[in-house]
Amino acid sequence: MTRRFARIDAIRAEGGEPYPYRFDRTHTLAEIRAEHGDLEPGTETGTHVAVAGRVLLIRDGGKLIFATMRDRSAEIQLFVSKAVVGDEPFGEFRQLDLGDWVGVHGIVMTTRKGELSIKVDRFELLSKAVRPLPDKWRGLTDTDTRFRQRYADLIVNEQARRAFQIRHAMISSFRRTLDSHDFIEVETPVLHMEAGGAHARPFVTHHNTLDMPMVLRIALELHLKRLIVGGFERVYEIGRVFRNEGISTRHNPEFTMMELYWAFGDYSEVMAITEELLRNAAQDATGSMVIDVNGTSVDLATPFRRARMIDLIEEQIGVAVHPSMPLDDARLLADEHGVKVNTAWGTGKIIEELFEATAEADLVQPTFVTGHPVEISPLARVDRNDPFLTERFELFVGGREIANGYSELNDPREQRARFEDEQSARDAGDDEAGRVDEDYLRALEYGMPPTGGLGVGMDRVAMLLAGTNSIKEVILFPTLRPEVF
RNA sequence: GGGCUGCUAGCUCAAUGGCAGAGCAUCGGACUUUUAAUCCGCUGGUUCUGGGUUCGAAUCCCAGGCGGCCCA
Repeated sequence: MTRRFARIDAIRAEGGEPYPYRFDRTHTLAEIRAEHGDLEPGTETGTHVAVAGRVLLIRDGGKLIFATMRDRSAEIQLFVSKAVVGDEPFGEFRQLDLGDWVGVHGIVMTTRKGELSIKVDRFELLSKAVRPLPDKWRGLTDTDTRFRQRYADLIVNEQARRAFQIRHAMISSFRRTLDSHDFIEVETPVLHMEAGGAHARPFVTHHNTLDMPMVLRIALELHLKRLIVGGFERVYEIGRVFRNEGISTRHNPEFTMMELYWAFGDYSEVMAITEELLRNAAQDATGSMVIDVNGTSVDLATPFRRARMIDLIEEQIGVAVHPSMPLDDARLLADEHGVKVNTAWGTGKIIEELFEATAEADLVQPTFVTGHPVEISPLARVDRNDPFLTERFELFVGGREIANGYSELNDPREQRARFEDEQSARDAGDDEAGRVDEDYLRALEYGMPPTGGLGVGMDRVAMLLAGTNSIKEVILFPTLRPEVF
């Protein structure tokens, strides 16, 4: 770096500017490729262009230099001839370092070998890179460095750039699909008085002027359903939620949820739109509805399987389970299958744990798991055919939970009773359990129409479409321990 | 939280307990059609940190830091 700083001083001493204010380009590199991609080898066009990008490779041939430049759209080769640019500028080009940003003027041409190039007649340094790039061939593989220095990762790793393009295309696709169904997008508070809508520990913060504790939201649900009460009918939000839990390949403390609420429908409409959202997203982000999940081909165009949680467990363990069964029987089954039971758990919670232990990992092909026990679903409506179950589903793909939805509970008195059960669990020591949200109950008392709701873990979908097993690969700046400098 | 595992030059990686090395990058030189250009030459180290064992530690032991994988 010392040498490069010295180079900056030298440029300034000669009256140059290593960090100029702007550069006006005429084309992106992709535009040049689109317009001239089919030139015969050895062609020189009369097309004069101005392009800008980062220099990634330099092949110095004495009086002729080839350099590879990249902008956000594509890469192109620069053809820099001493005879064309002149002796002094040629010498300056030679002083460029890998990583420098340059703007060049020249004509579009192809070399004898047919490589599309810009024959440079003028160039200017746009920004001097003083820190060397990682290895030009092997790149940057150390995961710690890749996530801490995402900028360097994005410079050298095509796969990293691709993952975030897929993520962008997926989110954009979700918005298009929802727009086509006349949903409106809203933004609700991130700072909450109470953490509700999910079973999780919140981040706690403090508002100075009001001198009171606040929490970061753990879900979007309760505010969006207030809007259904308000008459919005179809509403969604794509937003960051925060859960004060462990960090793993599948969990980041802050992650992105999409939640939608659809009045006059129930969980069947919501399952249908879940399939549609995923199909469109796969098509828009990857160009195909067939995705690869750890070597297994998954065709999202095939209607997703639907199966009740209790039936999936029975398939695995050969014994029928139901939330109405005696608690001791449920505990015995849990013990047989290596599930450690907390004494505060009821049968419903044990069934969920049994499901996770025995059935979840096998759900590689898209599967809507339905009929969650009431105990673990405080905001979902009871199944119209079984009072112990709810009209709820979770979508699993590749053994991972992707989405969660249900027919929304809209009876204010039943909701109050469910909240009170949560509060009891909380008082009994479950610090992930919710509390009674009086304002939400007041909203329900004004009347919420029959409604279906959905929550999608957007990072999980991005992982699926990008073909990665770590959530850090689809979050630009994942949460890490502080670096020691 | 537990088990396993990794941390060596800017990057990617070597090195039976016995002189800390290679490739790329950097630096100097040659080259007007290269494609990770090629060729010649030179630099570059708190081996994550702190202890310990040893005549001698990148290597073995202990503690800590930061990752990864698996499990909870």
